[in-house]
Amino acid sequence: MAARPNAGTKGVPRADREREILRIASTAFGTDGFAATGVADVAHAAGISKTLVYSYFGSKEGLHAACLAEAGGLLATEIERVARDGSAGVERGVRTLAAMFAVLDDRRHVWRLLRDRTAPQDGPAAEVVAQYAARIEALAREGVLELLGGAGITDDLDVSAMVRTWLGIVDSFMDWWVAHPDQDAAEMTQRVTRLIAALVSDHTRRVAAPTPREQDAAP
Amino acid sequence: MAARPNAGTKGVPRADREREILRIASTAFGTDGFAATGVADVAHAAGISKTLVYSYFGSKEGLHAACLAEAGGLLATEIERVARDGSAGVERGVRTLAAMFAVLDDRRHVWRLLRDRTAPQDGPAAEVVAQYAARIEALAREGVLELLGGAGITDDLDVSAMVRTWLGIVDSFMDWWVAHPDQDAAEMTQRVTRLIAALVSDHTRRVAAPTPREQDAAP
DNA sequence: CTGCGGTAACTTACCCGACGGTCATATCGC
DNA sequence: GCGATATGACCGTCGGGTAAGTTACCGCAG
Repeated sequence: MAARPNAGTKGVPRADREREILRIASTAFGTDGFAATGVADVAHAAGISKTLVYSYFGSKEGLHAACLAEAGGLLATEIERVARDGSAGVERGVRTLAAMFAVLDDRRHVWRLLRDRTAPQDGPAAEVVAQYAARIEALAREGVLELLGGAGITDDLDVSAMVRTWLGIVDSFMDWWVAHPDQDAAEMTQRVTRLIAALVSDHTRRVAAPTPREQDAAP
Repeated sequence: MAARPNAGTKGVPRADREREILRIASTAFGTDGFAATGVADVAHAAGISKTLVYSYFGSKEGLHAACLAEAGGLLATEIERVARDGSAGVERGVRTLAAMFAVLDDRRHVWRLLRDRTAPQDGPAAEVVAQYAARIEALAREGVLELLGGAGITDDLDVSAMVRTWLGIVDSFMDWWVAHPDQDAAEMTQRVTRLIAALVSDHTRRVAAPTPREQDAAP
């Protein structure tokens, strides 16, 4: 459709076209994962030839790195902003989620870009993502330390497990949001606030250690 | 080593060999994901040829389906057992986690088998996994309904988001466990109990809705 | 016991489609 | 005409899947 063969689409400035490719590639990488996304697919979706993508970004990894740099900068900046506003504990978590919903309302797939297990574990792109992931995780750790410190927990392993869990909670809400496109950022914020409040004040029972009998299960 | 060329390893009964292949394949699928796992890799790890794997399981999907059937049966059975013991709310969640730690102590990768996004979304194997995933999710929903019901929340979307979140929490603990092989099931159970107790009784502040200013962020 | 054919287990060597990546060529603005 | 921009056609590799051949075991006739 767009792009009759060799029409010479020079009218479109290169920078704009790069941004569009980046947007499409981010969506694809974030939706299907790095491994399952083909450069040809991205090019086709952008109405452009595969070769042109390579001339812009050098390689599949280069394209991926560009997407990650954009996504990582966006998210890390925003999370750092919330970190400075002085909230703490569970409230800080909710505020962080709210900020991310606001920023990602029209690019919900972006969160998954930084947490894609199919992405290569080394190479230049991996270093980019590792850097941003480290920043984000450091902020998460900060929040978790406050939260657990209030409960008298300072053990390193406890903290690292809780950080992992917090990131998993964010993952889950993002996944749910992607699966419910009609929900806007404000609705999500309210929902998350409501749910976390309900979780924090469990009305059912006290938490008790499970019976030791739980250990000898397994048929 | 084993298997000098065409040594005729008939001494090993077929059923045992199938079980061994299944064990190795489960580890591989659970660790690297369906897409990133090659049949040749599995065969090599089992000390046999790729063709033999095909003669046993028909296809890569067939092998995958066999792994999933085993894993799904194990997990669904165990979760259902806990569901019948009468606990509720957060306590039921902790008990479920404890049971899963006990069952999966020496096969920690198995949980990820059922939650692999790189697995094909249709085909016979997908139906197997969908069935078990549905059973597990139904039980999770049951628990979430109790928990949220106690807080006066019955909205369907709230429930579905909370189910997703709970599964994400399980994912996170399992991931952390895989990354910390020295931790045994009993230690994990204690840790999870401690962490969830800390989360549920937040000592820092009340949860409050974030300021509306949070909405107009994004540089 | 020995030789022999049948069969099940197993492997080597190959096919083929998909995908990352490259090159010669064609078009457009100036 | 020239340089920048863009492309269709092509290559190498990798991985799922298959065909044909090889080995080992078993029952049995002599």
